[in-house]
Amino acid sequence: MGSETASKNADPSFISDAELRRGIEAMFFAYRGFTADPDRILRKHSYGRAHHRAVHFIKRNPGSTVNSLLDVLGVTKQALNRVLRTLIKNELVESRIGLRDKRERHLFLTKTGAALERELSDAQRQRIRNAYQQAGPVAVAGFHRVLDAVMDPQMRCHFVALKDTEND
Amino acid sequence: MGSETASKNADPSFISDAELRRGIEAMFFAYRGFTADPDRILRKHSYGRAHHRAVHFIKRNPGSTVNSLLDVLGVTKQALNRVLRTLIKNELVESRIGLRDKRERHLFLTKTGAALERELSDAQRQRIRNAYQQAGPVAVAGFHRVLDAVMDPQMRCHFVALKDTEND
DNA sequence: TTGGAAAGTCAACAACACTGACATAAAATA
DNA sequence: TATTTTATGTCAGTGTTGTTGACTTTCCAA
Repeated sequence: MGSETASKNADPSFISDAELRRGIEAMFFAYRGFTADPDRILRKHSYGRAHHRAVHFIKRNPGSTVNSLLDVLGVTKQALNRVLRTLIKNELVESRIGLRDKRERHLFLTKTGAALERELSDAQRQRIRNAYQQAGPVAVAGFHRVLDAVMDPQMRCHFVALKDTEND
Repeated sequence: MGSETASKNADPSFISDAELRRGIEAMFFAYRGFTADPDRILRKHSYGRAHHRAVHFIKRNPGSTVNSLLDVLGVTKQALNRVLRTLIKNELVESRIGLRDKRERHLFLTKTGAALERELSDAQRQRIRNAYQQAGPVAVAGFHRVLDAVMDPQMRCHFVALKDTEND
């Protein structure tokens, strides 16, 4: 790549705009692929991405309150409520009044809800699994390092709250 | 940490569901960060993400036709047309009738359009630049390997068609 | 000349986000 | 106890972005 000038190459931390643009477009196209399989499944069931996200995080953290879900998803309560109302009405999600604090509603997946979540995450995991296998473990580590740095710090706290009991 | 069984660890290509879920959530949170800065700028100008995408790809490929933009963006012509109409009306984009084929419209950014594009991409590049510097070049290479594998093949052709010679 | 591709337009609709206002119940606190 | 705050839910209105379907105009090419 002889397109870089000597002065630019002199700085080892220099990152060209072209490289950054490549990264930006990679994110754009990859995110489309990332959501493509779940989107297809959701259409079958007449749900949308918002339902997927709700179901995903309820599965990850069963019994979480509406407020904590709100924090993770980063939407307004009205937006989340519309989605939750449908999921509860269709008996995919169960809302239990808190024992300690009766204002809180604790959210759980029903059997049906868990089945949909599995269908969605199976498809999405399959794509990521293939990508990880193609790219290899070193690339996966790098992938995580970059995505971690791209996140907003507040999002990162939700993210690192993940169970790390797995080994990389 | 010890959560994997001996049989699982025996297969070097094994990837745990927990690790895949980590990747899925990393994509979700990172994409939110990725779009956060442009979204803020777009709000100031009363535009949306769709305008950003149109302006981005017109900047990347000046003179591209509506159809080629349609391919890259993966939306319907009606959805793109609504956005383009606004951009043309507000004189951010110029639509020139094709010389060879007069049905085609070739799209260019005006001075104002280029200014908005620069404002948007400067912000987005800054975030990616920071992330790249934090993560380091090896991580960046891995990041690209994984994103490449996550994309749909059709998207990948748009992506690899990038000019790597440019540096501004 | 006729078929079909490229582009644009109109209408209707849906998903998903937002704001603002308001209601209810329960916890926390003054 | 009285008041405030918190958690949740709901209603109404609005905006962006996407979709289908139907239709027109323009114009290249067989």
